[in-house]
Amino acid sequence: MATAYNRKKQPELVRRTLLDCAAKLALEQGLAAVTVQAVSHAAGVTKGALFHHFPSKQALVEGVVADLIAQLDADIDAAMAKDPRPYGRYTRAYVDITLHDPMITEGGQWAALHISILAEPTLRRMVSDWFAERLHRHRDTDGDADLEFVRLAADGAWIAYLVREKPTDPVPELGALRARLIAMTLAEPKPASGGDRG
Amino acid sequence: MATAYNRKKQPELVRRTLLDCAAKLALEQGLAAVTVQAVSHAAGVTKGALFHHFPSKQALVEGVVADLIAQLDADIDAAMAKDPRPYGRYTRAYVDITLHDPMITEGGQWAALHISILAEPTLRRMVSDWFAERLHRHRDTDGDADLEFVRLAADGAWIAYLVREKPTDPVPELGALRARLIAMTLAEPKPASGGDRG
DNA sequence: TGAAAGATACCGTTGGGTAGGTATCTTTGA
DNA sequence: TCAAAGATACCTACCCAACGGTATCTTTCA
Repeated sequence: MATAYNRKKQPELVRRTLLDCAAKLALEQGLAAVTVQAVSHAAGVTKGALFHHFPSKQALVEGVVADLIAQLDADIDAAMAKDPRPYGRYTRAYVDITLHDPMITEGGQWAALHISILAEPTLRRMVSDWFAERLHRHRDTDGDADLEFVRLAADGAWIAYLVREKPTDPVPELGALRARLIAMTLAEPKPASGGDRG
Repeated sequence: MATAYNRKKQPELVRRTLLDCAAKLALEQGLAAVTVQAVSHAAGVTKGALFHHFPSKQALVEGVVADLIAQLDADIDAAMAKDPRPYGRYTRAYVDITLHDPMITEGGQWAALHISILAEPTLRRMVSDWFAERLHRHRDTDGDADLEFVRLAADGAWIAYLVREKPTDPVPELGALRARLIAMTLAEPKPASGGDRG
C-alpha cells in the first residue's frame, strides 16, 4: 500500500489538492457532500493529514471560498484593465465575468456552488464583505443607479439559468443578454437618476 | 406530564404545526437546522409522531416547499386579478410580490430561505418546475424579452439584498427599484426585441 | 536529531429511521 | 345505546451509520 506516506512530502501541494478537491466536491455534489473524510479521500490522504493542514472543517471550506473570491477578483481586475472607458468599467467587467459562458453553462455548477455559499451565513458574509469593498472602491465610476440596475440583472440572470429545467442545454439567449447589459453601461451618465423612464 | 399523548388527537393541526415549525426553523437558522428532532420538539411532539405524519424527512421538507410555492402562486394570482392590463401582467405581479417590502426586509429571512431551497437540487427542481409552468402559462402576455429582463432584475434584486452586510437596515431604494421595474413593464410591446437600446 | 507530514485508531454526538408499545378516535352490530 | 373491534394518533426506546475531532504513533526531511 503505497500511500502518501512513502512518496515525497509536498505539503503545499497537498494543501492545494485538499482545497481543490473540496471545491470539486461542492461543485459536483453540493456543499453537503463536503465532509472531511470525502475531501481527504479524494485528495488521496487521510483525515489526519487534513486536520494537520486545516484546524477545522470550517477553516477548510472558508479557504475554498476565499480562493473562489480571489479568482473572481482577479478575473474582474483583468477585464477592467482592458477597458479604456472609466464610466461603468467595474459593472462591465462584472457582467462580462459572471455571465461568461463556461461560468454558467457547465451544468450550472458554478451557479450551484455560488448558491451553496450564499446559503451558509458565515460564507455569505465573506462574499458580502468582498462585494461591499469592491463596490465602495468603484463608487465614483459605478455608483450610478443605472449601473446598479445592470448588475442586479446580471445576478438575476445566472440565478435564472440555475433554475432552468435542463441545466445542460446551450443557453442561446445568454450572449444577447450580456450584450444588452453591456450596452446599457455605455450610456452617458445622467445628472439625476430616478424612476422616470418608460 | 401531559404531552400530546393524552390530549385530544388533532392530526391535521399537528401536521400543520410540523410544517410551520420546519419552515420557521429554516427561516431563522437555515436549512441545516431543520432536523427531525428539532422540528418535532418545536412542534411539541416526538420524532415518532413526525414520522407518523411524514414518511421521511425529505417528504417533510418537500411539504414545506410545496406550501411556500402554493403561497407564492396564490399571491401572484391575487395580484394579477387586480391588473386590468394584459401585457406584462404576470411580470408585474411577479415583481410586485417578490419585491414586496416585508418579503425582503424581515431580516432577509425570506430570501435566505429561498436560497436554501435553491441550494438543494431536489427542492430546486420543484421551484424550477413551478417557474416553467407559470411562465409557459403566460407566454402570450409575458414572453417578451423585455419582460424577461425585468423579471431577471427582480430576481437579482432580492438576492442582492440578501448579500447586503447589515440585513436589518431599511432598504430605501427598494421602492424606487420596484417602481422602475413596474414602469418598464408598461412600455408598449415592440415588434422585435433585440439589444438595440442605449 | 527533531520538527514537520502523514497514518491509525479511537471517541462523543447527532443524524435519520425503525419497532413496538399505549392512548384516543371511529365504526359497527346486537 | 353502547361496548367491543379495528383504525388512527402518538410515544418510548432503540439502532447504526456518519459526522467532526483528538490522541498518538510512524515516516520523512532538513
